[in-house]
Amino acid sequence: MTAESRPVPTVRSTREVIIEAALRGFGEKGFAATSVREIAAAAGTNIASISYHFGGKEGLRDACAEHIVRLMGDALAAARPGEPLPPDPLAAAETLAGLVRSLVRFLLLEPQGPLVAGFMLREMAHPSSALDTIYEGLFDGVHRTACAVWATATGRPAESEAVRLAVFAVIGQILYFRIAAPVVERRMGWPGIGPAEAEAIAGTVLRNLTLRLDADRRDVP
Amino acid sequence: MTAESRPVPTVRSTREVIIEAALRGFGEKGFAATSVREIAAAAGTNIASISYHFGGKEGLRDACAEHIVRLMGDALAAARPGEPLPPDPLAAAETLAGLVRSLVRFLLLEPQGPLVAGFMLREMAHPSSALDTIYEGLFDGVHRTACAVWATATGRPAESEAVRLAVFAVIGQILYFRIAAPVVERRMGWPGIGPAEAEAIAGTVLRNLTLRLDADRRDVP
DNA sequence: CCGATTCAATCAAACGTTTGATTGCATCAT
DNA sequence: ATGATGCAATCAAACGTTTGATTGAATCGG
Repeated sequence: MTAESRPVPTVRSTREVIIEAALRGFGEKGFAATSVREIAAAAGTNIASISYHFGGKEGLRDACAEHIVRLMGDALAAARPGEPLPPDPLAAAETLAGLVRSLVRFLLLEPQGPLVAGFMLREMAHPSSALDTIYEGLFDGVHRTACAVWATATGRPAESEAVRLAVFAVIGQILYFRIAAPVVERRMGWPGIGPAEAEAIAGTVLRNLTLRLDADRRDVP
Repeated sequence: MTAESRPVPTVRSTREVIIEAALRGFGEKGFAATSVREIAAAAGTNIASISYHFGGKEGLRDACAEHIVRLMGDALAAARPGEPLPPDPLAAAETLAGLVRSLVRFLLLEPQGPLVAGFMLREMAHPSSALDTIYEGLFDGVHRTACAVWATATGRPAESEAVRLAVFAVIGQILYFRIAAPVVERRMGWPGIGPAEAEAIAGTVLRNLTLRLDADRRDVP
């Protein structure tokens, strides 16, 4: 037996395992509907571990928020524009399209996508301190960047009301397709959301985006 | 296993008061986070009334779903096209715009809007029998009608994948603006969502809709 | 050995539901 | 008319269960 070195990635700390189990519970069923006993059992540890590591159930929720910021930040990192921002409208439009594609891929195809979306939407509907973490650590930055790129793509002021709302509308479409997946699948006759279905959804969102960018660029500001 | 019968329509029945109190709780904080004691207290009645009238907490959730179907059905009734459907692309586009305006008004301006949106989104994220009620009693019909009108507006087949997804995308934008209101308000610097803010949101959604309809009509099918 | 973790056991509080009694009306037979 | 009967509705109280949190001992790794 060749002695392989300790598979570090496989050895996850109890902390990590608990966070992942918690995100699964919170994302699928919600914070109140998921008990610490469930989480501890799913993580293969004792319920006291949660108080020990996170100070309580609420602390665990905050840790989940930080975990989400890390997860989604990584998922979007490749698609986020570096400095300087894309110089011309065409490059800017393509950058935005890349962001949309990354977001669709993460939310609709990654196994953690629905959990992250569920957690975030529930936080938005009933904010706690975890929402601040997500907003300040992720959402605000992504939205501001997208607005700046949108400005290059259309020639409109990045922080204008119309641009900020237009970016929200794009994000909203994607998040909605994930959250409302049960209804979408039912109406579409889909057995679930796989690569083909995600492609179709991305197609609709991207078409809406492209049409809006072109029109905003053409019309008089 | 009891209480499928209707206990007589009085002027201000306890039943009604309980349903409204429950929708407030479920819509704001979620099903699990809202106790029957809270609901009973808010409705000014005894906790046993809930088991008596609805057979339990889950029965009350189903009753809330029926209530929502009624509420939203009424809100959309005026904007839904009669028979025959609008004959030409322009009239059809205007019908869709009217539906969007009605939905925005209801979800963003009516006091029950956020509650209904919260309830529906939570059901979509974690379906129960209440989702079936909403889907079959409201969503399916509205979506099919919108697809048919979209077909007239663009000349594309009503039940094609692209049309169905496009209609979902429009609905998604509106629902998202309501659900994510705390985040939207924060980023927009809004103190809340009143008529002026709703108008701005409707403007963005309607612009996306109009651009998509025009393009779909012009492009080769 | 010792600090860092994990554990079984336990706690008070809150949970949804059930119970038995009571009320206010109708609908009776007389 | 009247007292008796049935029924829908509401109530306070208690049910057994589950909740999040805490304790002190056991275990582990360096």
